[in-house]
Amino acid sequence: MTRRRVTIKDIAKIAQVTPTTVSMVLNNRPRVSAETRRNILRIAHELNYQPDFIARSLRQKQTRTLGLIMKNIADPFYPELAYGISQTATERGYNVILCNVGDDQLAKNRTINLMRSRGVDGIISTTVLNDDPYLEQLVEESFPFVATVRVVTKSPLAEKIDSVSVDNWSGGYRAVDHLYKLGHDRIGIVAGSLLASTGRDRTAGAREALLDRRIEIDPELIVDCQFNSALARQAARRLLGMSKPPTAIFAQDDNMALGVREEVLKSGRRIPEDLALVGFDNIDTAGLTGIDLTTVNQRIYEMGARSVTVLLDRIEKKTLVPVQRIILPSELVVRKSCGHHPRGYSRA
Amino acid sequence: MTRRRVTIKDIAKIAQVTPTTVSMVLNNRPRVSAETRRNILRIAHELNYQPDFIARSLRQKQTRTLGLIMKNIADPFYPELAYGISQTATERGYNVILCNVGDDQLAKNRTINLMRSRGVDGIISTTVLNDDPYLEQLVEESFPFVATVRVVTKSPLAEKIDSVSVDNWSGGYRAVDHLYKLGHDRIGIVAGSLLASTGRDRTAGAREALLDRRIEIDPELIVDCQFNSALARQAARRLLGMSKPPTAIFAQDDNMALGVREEVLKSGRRIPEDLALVGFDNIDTAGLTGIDLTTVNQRIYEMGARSVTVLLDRIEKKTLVPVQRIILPSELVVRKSCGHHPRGYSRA
DNA sequence: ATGAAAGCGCTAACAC
DNA sequence: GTGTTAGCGCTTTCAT
Repeated sequence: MTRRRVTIKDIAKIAQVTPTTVSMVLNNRPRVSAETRRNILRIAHELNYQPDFIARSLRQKQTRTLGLIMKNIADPFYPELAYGISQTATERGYNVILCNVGDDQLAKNRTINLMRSRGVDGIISTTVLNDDPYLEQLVEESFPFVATVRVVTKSPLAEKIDSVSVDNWSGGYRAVDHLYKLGHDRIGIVAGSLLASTGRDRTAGAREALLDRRIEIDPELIVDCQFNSALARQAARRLLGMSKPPTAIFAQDDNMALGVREEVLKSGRRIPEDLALVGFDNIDTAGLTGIDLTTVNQRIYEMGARSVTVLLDRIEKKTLVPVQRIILPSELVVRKSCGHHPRGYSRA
Repeated sequence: MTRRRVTIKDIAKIAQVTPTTVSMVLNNRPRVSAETRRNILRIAHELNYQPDFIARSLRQKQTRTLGLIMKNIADPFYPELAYGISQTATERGYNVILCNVGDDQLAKNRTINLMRSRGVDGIISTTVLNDDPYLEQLVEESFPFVATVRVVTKSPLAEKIDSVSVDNWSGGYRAVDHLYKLGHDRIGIVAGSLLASTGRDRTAGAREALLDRRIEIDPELIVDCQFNSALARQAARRLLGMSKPPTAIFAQDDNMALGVREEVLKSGRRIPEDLALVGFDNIDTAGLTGIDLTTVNQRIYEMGARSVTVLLDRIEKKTLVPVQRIILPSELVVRKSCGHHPRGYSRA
């Protein structure tokens, strides 16, 4: 019934050679006679031999497996990222172990350890925070690790950790500047967590835009709420309930923007006539007719793909390659959720 | 620099015992004196010992890893499923290797083999087709495997393969019956692949509803197009261009429905006034204001979670447990995309 | 061009 | 209670 799988020993016996020779053939090593090689290959094929990666891994100290740590694959930003990562890894002969850790800091630490116990060759994480305790050790051991989406911004660690992210600062700037040019002076910001580099940078960019335009920054208008739709809706309710509510809102990701949108519509306001809305990410839903969300585009698949190539550079070339900190461009995608001025922008 | 990781040998040496004893302690085996135990635990902790899963796996012939094969994690139906699977697996102490295989039959076969080579304890696949060549062997070797979403329907294999799916037939029936009751007689069906059990069952249910209502089935109105948004849009164009176009369309998943929706709106028609639309899945986007897609709900997270428990039953109890073929209920979620009759349904 | 021997880190069967 | 021995399947010197 549960017949033992065929091993190189079995092949060796039949081919009348040693396991060593079989191993060499199966690994395309030279210095084996063409005939022996052909013979062994034939037998392996006949027996439907499948190599045992576990045994090989134990010996070689590498598993051709990558760990992927993310907040929540069900959050609409991440599937495309995971797809880019998974596809690129597959192309390069690696597999991916997926773990969701939510916002649980302990789970994050545990997962890092677990993955290392499992011998992953490297880790990609989208949940890095500046003060994450495991980072120091990872760097010290020069364990292959890339921070993507969220990155480390604090020296001296920042300079030592490979990363791939988008230009969040410019994205935030563009989003708010767009609103300004359309005539808005009271702009609400539904901000992602300030603990995350994404939230910090998008907010910083947004503030700078305000500053450049000499618009006073009303702290009441900036509400921190993690990258979370439910909290975003709560924030929207608060903003809409103000005595002098904003005429425009920048929500720092599309998922939050969609939550804000629901609250705005529920309050009887129209978008964009009564309130302009900008998001961030450009997930597919943003482009649907009737949603038409103006947003900041990220090349999500590419971010995933690049994360893998950066990680594999590190894994395969080790310390020979300098730290890579890739920042992909962000760009504003104008749809209808902010309205538009008949003669283009109302302000230059 | 690249300091060797600490092993049970290191601990054994310091504790003046053998690796065996250390192993027993670390695995909470009895028959070790309390003192030795405490001592070993202390040392392990001090050295920050991390077990090597690879070595353990080689020995025990189990990896506590599950393989997950899906079409495409970026397709909006799958993230929630993957989430349910990943979370449940984690809770039970398993990790998940994720692979996307698209519609590439060869990739599917290769992935199965690869995962088995990697020693996964079991596999969950959402891409099973009746004639998949690997199924026979999996069953014969009683390798733990569960088909989810799409299942095997052909005897005698069907009875031998664990599966978790939704009641697609009833879902299809309900979708079309709903349209009938609202007064529609010409109902277009944008069908998922007939190779997949989902597509077959949803179509069969839909046809039965038509039959029950004595509505003639116009084959022109049923167009097969895989579960794919681009093809769905193409199908929609075809249906809308007919000399006698349908007044309602049942698209067999929400992603397709959203594609159809775009085409319908682009053609200048309104939903639901000019054309009623029903989807399937109830992904988050379907519920957004302005989309308001009437659809058939699936408990996606639960489907993922159940897939794992079924698989683990098989892995941990082997042949002692009978084949489980779980079918979760589907239910119609009525929103606005089909309109409604002022006095409820116009037909009973 | 092939083989012998050792060992990756861990666990399991069996002694004592 | 603890140790001895063996071995999972593979790769890697080092011989020959």
